[in-house]
Amino acid sequence: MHIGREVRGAAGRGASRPGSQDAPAVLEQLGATVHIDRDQEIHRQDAPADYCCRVLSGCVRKLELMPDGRRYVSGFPFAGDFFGLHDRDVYAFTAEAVTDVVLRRYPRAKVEALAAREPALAQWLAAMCLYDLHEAYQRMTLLSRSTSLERVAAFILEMDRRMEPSGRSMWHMPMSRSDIADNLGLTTETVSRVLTQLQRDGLVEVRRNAIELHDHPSLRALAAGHGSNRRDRAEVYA
Amino acid sequence: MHIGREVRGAAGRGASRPGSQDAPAVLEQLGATVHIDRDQEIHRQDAPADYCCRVLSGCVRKLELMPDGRRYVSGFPFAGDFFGLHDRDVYAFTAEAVTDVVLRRYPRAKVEALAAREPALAQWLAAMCLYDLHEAYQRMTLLSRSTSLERVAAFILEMDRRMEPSGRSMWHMPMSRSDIADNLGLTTETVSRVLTQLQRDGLVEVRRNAIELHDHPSLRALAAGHGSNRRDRAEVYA
DNA sequence: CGCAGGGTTGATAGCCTTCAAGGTCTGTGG
DNA sequence: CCACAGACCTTGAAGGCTATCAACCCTGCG
Repeated sequence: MHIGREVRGAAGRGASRPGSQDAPAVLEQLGATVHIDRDQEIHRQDAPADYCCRVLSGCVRKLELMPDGRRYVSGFPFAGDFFGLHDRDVYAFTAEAVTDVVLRRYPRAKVEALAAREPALAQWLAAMCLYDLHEAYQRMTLLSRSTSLERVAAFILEMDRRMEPSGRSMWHMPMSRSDIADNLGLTTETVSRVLTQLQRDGLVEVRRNAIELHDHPSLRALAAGHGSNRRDRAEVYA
Repeated sequence: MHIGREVRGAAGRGASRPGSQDAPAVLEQLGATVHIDRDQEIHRQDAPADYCCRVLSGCVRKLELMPDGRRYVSGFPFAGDFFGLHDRDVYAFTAEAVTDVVLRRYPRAKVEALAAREPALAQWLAAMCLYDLHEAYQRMTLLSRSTSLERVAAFILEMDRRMEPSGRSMWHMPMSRSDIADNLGLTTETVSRVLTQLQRDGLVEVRRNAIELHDHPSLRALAAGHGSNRRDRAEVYA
């Protein structure tokens, strides 16, 4: 299934430009447009998985909770991104609006029924799924074997890729430090320290809710796992 | 897509009994049976992704390498498990035989072409993909937020579920400590220490390449994230 | 102006890694 | 059959990266 690339837009792996990846027309027939206010829940983990969704504008966070409150944020769907496909009858994760969000909501049962008759839709859904799977594998490697510096660098680059459509070098970062931390398996304090460090080293310029990249090559080297010997890492805590 | 459960066998989420989840007949037409010796490579990360595979017997490890040698093992396909579906033209991971392996190999291009014409096959593939995705999300939560004790307990329970078909309480664990460590984002030493600890506490009995579960409830509590306050964890290193 | 929530910075602690050594099992060859 | 080599596993000691605890700052808003 190499359809992922074409479906997700021309820029390759991370692209998710609004409009560049419309759902198939047959799917659109089933959709309803919904507005969600900032910080409101879209659906809850373990509730009946009645809908899947596509983001039209805004930013969503997908999160899983452990019984004692530990949190993991498995992703931030932006405009154009699809989420809510499951192999069970309940949602595997909670979805919440990070910003005010407009999304297109599709009844799952109808989508499945339609996909059984429409190969084009089935392929589109498979492409979405394979794309998510690929991202998941990358994230697992990052979570299991990367340092805080590498994680934050990878996060910044991923966001930068997805923000490209805006064309702005400094872009708005809607999620909080704690959302970022829960996405990277770190704490807010560590994320904050690493961002400060990256700024001190001239790789980025950080504002409360915005960031500008000044040194893509160094960031890429960090994210790829080069250039992160112990000396580098120690400096974060100097 | 709630087809995952039915396809993967009656025992629910982790079941992967040989024979209980045969591929659709249309897919089987494309298959060729291949034997791989222990520790041999099946396919390499970044090589052209020409085949996808289903394991008939034995155990495979899927692994990703970072440039400096850090390793992540993203899973252990057993008999009945399918792997090698990708959204790109190159393999995202290397696959190696943990034991002697017999597998059924399907040319990817032909599988894709066939899936476009055969909704049943497309659905089966989608179910595989969604199942993997669900496992991936669970693993990400584990990798980002669990202690070593919780990780090892979760690993043991997962293996136990997948070994159930054998009906034996003590079962063979084909992969090395280092494979386990690389799957859980730990080191071999930590895995070893935790296994010793679990044995001291009477939850399991550990042998070099086998394990027996003595206290499922406690293991489940650990894996779920209960009962792992700091005092418990500290004992591992006492 | 004051308050509340999020962000930053500092000090300390701890879980796991790293480095190191010893133990055990398996397979192979005499 | 037994001995040996090598890999794998276990155990110990010390160190480091990140978490935790705590205080302060900043910003937006009523």
